[in-house]
Amino acid sequence: MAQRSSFIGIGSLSRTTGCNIETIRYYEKIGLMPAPGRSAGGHRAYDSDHTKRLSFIVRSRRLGFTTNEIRRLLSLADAGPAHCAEVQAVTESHLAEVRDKIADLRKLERRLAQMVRSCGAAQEPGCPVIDELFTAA
Amino acid sequence: MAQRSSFIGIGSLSRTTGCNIETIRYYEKIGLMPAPGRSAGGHRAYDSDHTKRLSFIVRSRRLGFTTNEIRRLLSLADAGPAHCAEVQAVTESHLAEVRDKIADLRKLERRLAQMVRSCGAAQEPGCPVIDELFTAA
DNA sequence: CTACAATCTGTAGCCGCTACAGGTTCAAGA
DNA sequence: TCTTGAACCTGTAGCGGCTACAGATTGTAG
Repeated sequence: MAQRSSFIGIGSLSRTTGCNIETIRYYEKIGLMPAPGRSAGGHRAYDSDHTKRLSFIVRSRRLGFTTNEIRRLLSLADAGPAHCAEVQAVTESHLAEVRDKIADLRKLERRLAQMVRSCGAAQEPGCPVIDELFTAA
Repeated sequence: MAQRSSFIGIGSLSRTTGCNIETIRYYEKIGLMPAPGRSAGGHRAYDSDHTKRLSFIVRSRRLGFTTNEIRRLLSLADAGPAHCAEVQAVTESHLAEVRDKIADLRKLERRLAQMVRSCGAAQEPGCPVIDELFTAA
């Protein structure tokens, strides 16, 4: 016979996935997680599919996918293995965004490092950082 | 004598600083910009000090400073040139944050690039990206 | 049966804006 | 002087991705 009860509460799910409770409920509210069954008293009762899905979501978030991208990935996953190319496309476009962000941040890094250096080299009246922010482009 | 009217409206200020109107009002609300004088009918009237200050804010935002950091920078600037060391500290700490963010994103980049590559090399049943998201850490 | 942990719903807040709606004022041309 | 239309006003709500309550109810071990 099937195990007596393979259902777990939200606290358990939170512990096994590393996703906190409020966030789990939030994912349900925005439709990323399916609404689970309920106990007699109304507590959420999750099964192993929920655990699997939430782990997927958590890992995807750690990779920086937005909830919409995850929605798309999940629907492709649900649709079967025939959609690998589309999954690849989503992943590549996310990778491109990450690379853009890195490029932007590197520009900032260079400019900030330059400003800090100008501070060290300052001897004259004003603060070179403040001056630059007030006047430069 | 002083110029007849060196005051400008919010639209003008928006154009000269590249900061949009709603954002200017928002900066006023959160106390980043001082409340300007008003025309008889209640329209905001800015002078060159406002322009200077808003330009400072805009440039700082482009460098990724948070509004709180900018608040700090502005108060140091207002306090005179004696606080250069503190300005440098704020800038360095922001630079450190930027570098952390870059490091995080580079990790993501590597992992995503690896996933995309695994896609190209796949021949077997499942989608390697989906599989990894479902099972790996 | 009691006590206390776990969970429930709902709402508000974070950041940095942006986007309205529905009103008033300003400035240039006729 | 009057009229139009652009500019401006206040106030509120929304974005994403959560987090943090308050105040009530349920589940469970001793």
